[in-house]
Amino acid sequence: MSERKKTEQKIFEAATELFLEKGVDRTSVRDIAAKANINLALLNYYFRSKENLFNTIFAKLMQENSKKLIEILDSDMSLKEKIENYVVEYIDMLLENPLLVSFVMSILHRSWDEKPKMDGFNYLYSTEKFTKQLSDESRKGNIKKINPTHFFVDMLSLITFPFAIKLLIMDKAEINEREFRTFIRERKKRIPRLLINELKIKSD
Amino acid sequence: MSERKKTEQKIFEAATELFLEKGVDRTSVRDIAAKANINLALLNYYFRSKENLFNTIFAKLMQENSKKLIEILDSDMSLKEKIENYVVEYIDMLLENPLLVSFVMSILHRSWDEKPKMDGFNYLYSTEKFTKQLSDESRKGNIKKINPTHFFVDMLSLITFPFAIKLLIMDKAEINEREFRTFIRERKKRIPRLLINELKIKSD
DNA sequence: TTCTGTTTTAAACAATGTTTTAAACAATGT
DNA sequence: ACATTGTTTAAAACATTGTTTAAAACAGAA
Repeated sequence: MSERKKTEQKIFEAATELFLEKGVDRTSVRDIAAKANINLALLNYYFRSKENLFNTIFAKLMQENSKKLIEILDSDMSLKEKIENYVVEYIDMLLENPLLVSFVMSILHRSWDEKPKMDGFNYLYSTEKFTKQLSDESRKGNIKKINPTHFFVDMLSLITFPFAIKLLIMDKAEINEREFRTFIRERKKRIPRLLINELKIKSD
Repeated sequence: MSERKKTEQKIFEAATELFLEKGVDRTSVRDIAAKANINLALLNYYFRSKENLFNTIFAKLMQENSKKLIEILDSDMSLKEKIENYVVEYIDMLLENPLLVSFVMSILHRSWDEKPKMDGFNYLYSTEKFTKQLSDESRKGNIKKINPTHFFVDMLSLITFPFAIKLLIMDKAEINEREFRTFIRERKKRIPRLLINELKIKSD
């Protein structure tokens, strides 16, 4: 069963772990081969190059992890419900994959120009439907006049950034891994409250 | 005058630019030498190694850019004033040095273990005085009971994260460099309002 | 000038990273 | 059994990296 895992998969998994942990640039193909327990040349046999392997992994990671998030944004919930669900779902996803934020941001900084690769980022942002919903509610006067871009950037910042500075937080607040996870979980309630507060206050 | 800039400085400046732009790992010592228009060996003559050059640059960058911020946090202003000033000052600083966020975060992800180097990060976080002020005002009942860590993380997230995803924002919101800067400037008022709102609401 | 220490250069070095080649192997269908 | 397929191995070729060396050019002081 799991004894004889297909080599392609072994490479894929080993590379994913290493890329997330050490970053793409600090991971060598020899590292990957060693971790996957395969011959170096197999990497080129299955994936043409390190770069190509990385592209495959990146696309997969983005798609897998953002599926639920997109669904929420495109669902028929109310604005309030959407925000609450989105925050919780996003945080849960990152709690399972805490290195994702640093990884994505390093890629973002690294290779924006390469357009094809960047499709993966689509998953990370708002959807048309959600943006429209924001504008609509705003126009109807249910909530204060709001700039959807600002709002979504706020939300994204509050959710994801703490993962990027995890080590800094742990160091300064003098908390350990377990306490950090608690700290993050507290944000599931905090962030929606903050955001919805901002929406409620009419007039500017 | 500026014609014959000392080589040490030329190396320093070229390296700083490249490190910020391409990241430390993707910058080779030969790149630096080329950009600085100096011979390769001079790099090792003046700075002992690439690693050492990087440490020097990192320390300098942190110190320079966080001076004003620390001063604000440690001043005698009211909480509200501090928040307003801090946000504006931080954003102005990052507008002048937009690559700093990605840079710092990559370092944070890259080499946390190396304690000595990490002193630079002290500048990036809250100070004791500010944290105490938050707790005090909170205890006096002037503001709602607040968790200083959450509050500071919120503030940091809202200020800095947009710079890290600048390219994503520009792409999705279909704005150019100039409009991005405007977008960021709008946040100078938005972020303090959001934060102070959160403080005002008594009870939990 | 000659001497001294500093600055600059070009080349070499060692280590590591990536890709390619060609041969060995295993499983399968004919 | 043979030939064909896809897979794996070992070795080497190739490229790039950070670092070091050895010697020349230079500047200022004696």
